[in-house]
Amino acid sequence: MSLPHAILTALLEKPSSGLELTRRFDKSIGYFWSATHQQIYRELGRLEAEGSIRALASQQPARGQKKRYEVLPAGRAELARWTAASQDPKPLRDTLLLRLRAAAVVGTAGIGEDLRRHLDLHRRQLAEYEEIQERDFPPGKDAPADRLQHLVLRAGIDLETFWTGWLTHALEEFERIPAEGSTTL
Amino acid sequence: MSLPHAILTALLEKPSSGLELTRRFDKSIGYFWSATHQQIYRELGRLEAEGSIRALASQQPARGQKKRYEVLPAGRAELARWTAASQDPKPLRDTLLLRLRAAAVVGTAGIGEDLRRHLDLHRRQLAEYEEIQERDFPPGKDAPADRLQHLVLRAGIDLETFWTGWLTHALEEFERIPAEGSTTL
DNA sequence: TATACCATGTAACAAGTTACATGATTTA
DNA sequence: TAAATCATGTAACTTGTTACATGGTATA
Repeated sequence: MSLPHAILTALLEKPSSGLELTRRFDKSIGYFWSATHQQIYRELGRLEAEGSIRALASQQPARGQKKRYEVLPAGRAELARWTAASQDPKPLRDTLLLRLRAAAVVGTAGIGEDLRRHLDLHRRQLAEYEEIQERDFPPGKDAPADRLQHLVLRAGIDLETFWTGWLTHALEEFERIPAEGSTTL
Repeated sequence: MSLPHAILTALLEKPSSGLELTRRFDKSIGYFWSATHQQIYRELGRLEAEGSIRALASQQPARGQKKRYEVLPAGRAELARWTAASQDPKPLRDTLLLRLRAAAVVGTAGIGEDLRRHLDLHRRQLAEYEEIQERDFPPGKDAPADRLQHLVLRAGIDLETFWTGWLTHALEEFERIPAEGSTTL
């Protein structure tokens, strides 16, 4: 039950059409809550039906016509309620770790390469975050309103730092391990 | 498409019944791939139907009777194929970060408490992992077969270390921020 | 006037969640 | 023998994914 709230947040930051939201879910909010355009349109329909948002009255709702939405008071209230409510952290779900565990049984063939590929991807993501930090949060002048945004960005940076560190360590280990053969226990 | 492979891995490590698997998915494998008993029974049914696993012939398949499964060659082959195949890392999805972003718009009421609660939970998880490390991987004598298991555990430790660090930092920030009021932009 | 792209959708499916049902075994 | 618990399931629902459809607008 997070996608509607992600959309409400995005729309409060800036009223948008479905496609504009889709674009924003490819970066920005999408860095920690991604969604496809199909999900977004389905959810926009629901939110409009329940009275949380409405289409701005400018354009008529024809197919292929841009429709821009804004948040109604009910939507804002629901978002505030959800934000304040306590939630448990979701348990980790990571395929790469699962594959390593499987590799201990069926052999490590192919995984080393993929570790290197992941390391590269995480390095790129880290670089992207650091660029954003330099651009949007130059040292010394954090406006208090930006503190929360910066905090979120730092989570991203720290997380990618963890991954690059761990993957580097993992690759070192791999060079020391008996290697590719099927360690069929 | 990871649950079947998680189950195959668990069954290769040790043939088990549905409930035994459910227990193991609450710890061990469950630390990075959790599943409920409903998911597990459904998946066991599929895996058996497609010939990847079979019930050990000891007990007859009555309801409420323990049924223990083992992996067939087809299942092992499929697991090896999946393990070797390259996969993209899944984009991050985190509710807490989303809530912080929402809080920048609708106010930070209630979030501070939950940050503290999460910090506590992550500290406990970290302590649990470190206990396992001391027990199962005492320094100095890593058998090469255990290296992969240890690597996975270390990912868990590093990840929880990241969370506790970031949450501590976040709480410090929160004490400096204008506080609970609705920063309604 | 084709062709590409913009914008909004539909449909079918897969995976995960929540609530409940039922038979067998232990134990009070 | 009643209650609790073990063990295996069913059903309904929500969320996320993949593939495709359709109308409008720009441009070669």
